[in-house]
Amino acid sequence: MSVSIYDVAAEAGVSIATVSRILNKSAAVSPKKVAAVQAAMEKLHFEPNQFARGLVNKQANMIGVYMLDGDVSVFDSTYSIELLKGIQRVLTYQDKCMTLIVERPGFYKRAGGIPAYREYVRSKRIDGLILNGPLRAMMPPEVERELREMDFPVVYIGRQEESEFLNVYAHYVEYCLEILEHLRAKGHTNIIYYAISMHENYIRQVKSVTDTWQDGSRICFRLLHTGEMSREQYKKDLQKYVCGGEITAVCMPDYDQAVTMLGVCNELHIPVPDRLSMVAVTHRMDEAKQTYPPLSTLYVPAVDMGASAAELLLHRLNGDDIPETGIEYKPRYTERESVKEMTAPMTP
Amino acid sequence: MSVSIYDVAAEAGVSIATVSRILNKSAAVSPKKVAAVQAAMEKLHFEPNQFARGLVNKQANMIGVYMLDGDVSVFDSTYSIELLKGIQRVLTYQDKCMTLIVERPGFYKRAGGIPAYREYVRSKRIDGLILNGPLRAMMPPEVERELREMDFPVVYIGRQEESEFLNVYAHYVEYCLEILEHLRAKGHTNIIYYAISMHENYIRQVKSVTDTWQDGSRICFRLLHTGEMSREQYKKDLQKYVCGGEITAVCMPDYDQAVTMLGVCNELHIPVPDRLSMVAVTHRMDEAKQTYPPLSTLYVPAVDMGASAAELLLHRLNGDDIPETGIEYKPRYTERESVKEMTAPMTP
DNA sequence: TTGTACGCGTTATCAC
DNA sequence: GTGATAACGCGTACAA
Repeated sequence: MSVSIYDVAAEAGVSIATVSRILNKSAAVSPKKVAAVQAAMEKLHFEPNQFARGLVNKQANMIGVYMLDGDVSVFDSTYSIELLKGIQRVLTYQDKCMTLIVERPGFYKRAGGIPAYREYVRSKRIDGLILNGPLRAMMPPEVERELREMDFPVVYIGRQEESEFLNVYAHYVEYCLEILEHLRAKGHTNIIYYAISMHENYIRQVKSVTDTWQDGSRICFRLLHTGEMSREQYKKDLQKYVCGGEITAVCMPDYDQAVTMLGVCNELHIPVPDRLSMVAVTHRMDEAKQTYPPLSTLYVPAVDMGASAAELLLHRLNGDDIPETGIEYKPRYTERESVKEMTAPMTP
Repeated sequence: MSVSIYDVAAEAGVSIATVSRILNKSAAVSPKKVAAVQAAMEKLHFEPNQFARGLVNKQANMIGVYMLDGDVSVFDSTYSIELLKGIQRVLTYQDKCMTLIVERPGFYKRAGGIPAYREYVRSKRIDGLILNGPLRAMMPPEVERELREMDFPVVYIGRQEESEFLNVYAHYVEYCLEILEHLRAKGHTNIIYYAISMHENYIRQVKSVTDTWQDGSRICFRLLHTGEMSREQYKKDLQKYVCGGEITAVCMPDYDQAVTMLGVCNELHIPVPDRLSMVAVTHRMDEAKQTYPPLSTLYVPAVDMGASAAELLLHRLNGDDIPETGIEYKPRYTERESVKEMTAPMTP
């Protein structure tokens, strides 16, 4: 049924040690035997059994990627998807493969706070782990201790707060402020800033900074709870605040939401950018060029972050020197036509 | 270092056989020993080694999902992403996990046409396989023969043509025609139909049907090659055909492209649907409600297709009876505001 | 250069 | 109900 190293050895008329040596190039073997063994391997469709190999080598050639299915599915967020794309790209070029470990919502209640990846780690199914999400929620202290004791390779994607794993991150708070300052520089002082509810904590930090601004700016932060029909919310907000004459600019948390907002503007005959300027966060390079008008964006290079995370992990696995334990990515602001310079103060 | 069944047995003062029995509930064990062993397992953080287990059981609890990175990345296509979402959802609820096997473009030249999943199959890394993409390109005859000889569980997502794997599919050709017939019923006879280049073969089949229509319909099929700036193409097409007065309706291959097209319409002051009706294929439930105007869509339930594929595979693995070897999904057409009934023939 | 024999951590089949 | 012990397929020290 299943073909083993014994079958190959028998077919080629050598011992299993010789076959193994050829397989792993672990020692010199006479050319004739090499040829014979390779022929036998071809003929029998031999491929070393990964279980037997793993049992000896203690490595799975597999890395785990752990994410949370929260109010949004992992596959509903362009950020997560771009991360996965980057990770996948790097791993495909090495001969590692990746298993996606997705935690269902509310796991901390169900499983006593034990994240699903722990089983993978303990049972040696993965050699390393990439985490994305709220670190403290994803890793209770006891699990963290266990990982440290084993010296298990972990890369965390996100801002590292208490722990000291390898990590890759972009300063969310900083780039929120960057957007707002760009708008301020263009004379926009009344702004609505939409954010997804997951970022509530960050938004609080942003607000604590903008509250200190003394130029009369009024930034209205609005949290988007998924599942709600955001279009309806936008419509109400625009009717109230923009048609009311105060707001001159709006920030959207991603490309899809920006598109929706553009649609609402269109519906309400609010010209962009003449009556309302718009900026969006985006995770896919250049997608913002597809809209009309093309969107000014803050591009967060999630693909690159994912790729970096995977590279960092692979270096760690190879035992390479790792000069930097954390890599910061700076989002890039690109000015396009959706933002207008305010020359004179708006009068309703 | 690593804790094995021997350690647990020693700690609990029993033999490894007893530990194994408790682990797998494979025989009755006295309650006292059960308690002692469970305590020992807790204390030592024991988790059975998957390699040793797999070596004996010959199963990996892992299923492979194979896709092609063509001109578009797997993660750039909402169709693929929704498939993955569905597969993931099902597998997460069982205790199977999934590894994503992505083939880089041009593999058939590089590797002599041997798809990457073959190694996973031969080395017993996966118990089953889900395939999505052009079947003949993804599976040369020799590989197919090998899979059949092993009786390896495979589910193919897509229209099955020559082979007889389990499969899940939606008739692409049929639903193209469905869209066109909906438009025809509303009096649209001059239509541009955009499709992604991957679907070229299907489009040919669609065309061979529409060519037989005797009502003077003129359907212009345009292939979208990714990497091109589709927005520019749309702009030219609209200026030429719509402003020229012939075309009254347009079909878009997905939500993103529809959004782009809506932007172009907006830019060129072509009102939708008054001057141009629009229909889009979509893979995410309800996303088309977010645009303005809300899009009439043909919803292809890719999540459900992915979920079905995973379920089919799990049934196959469990040895359940499988009544139907193929499951057809029917896309659902939803009329929204982006299509207008043509009352009188357009006069330029 | 080559082959033998043992260990890796399980499960399963025996005797007891 | 329980405990030895033989597979499972591979890598490798050691002997030849």
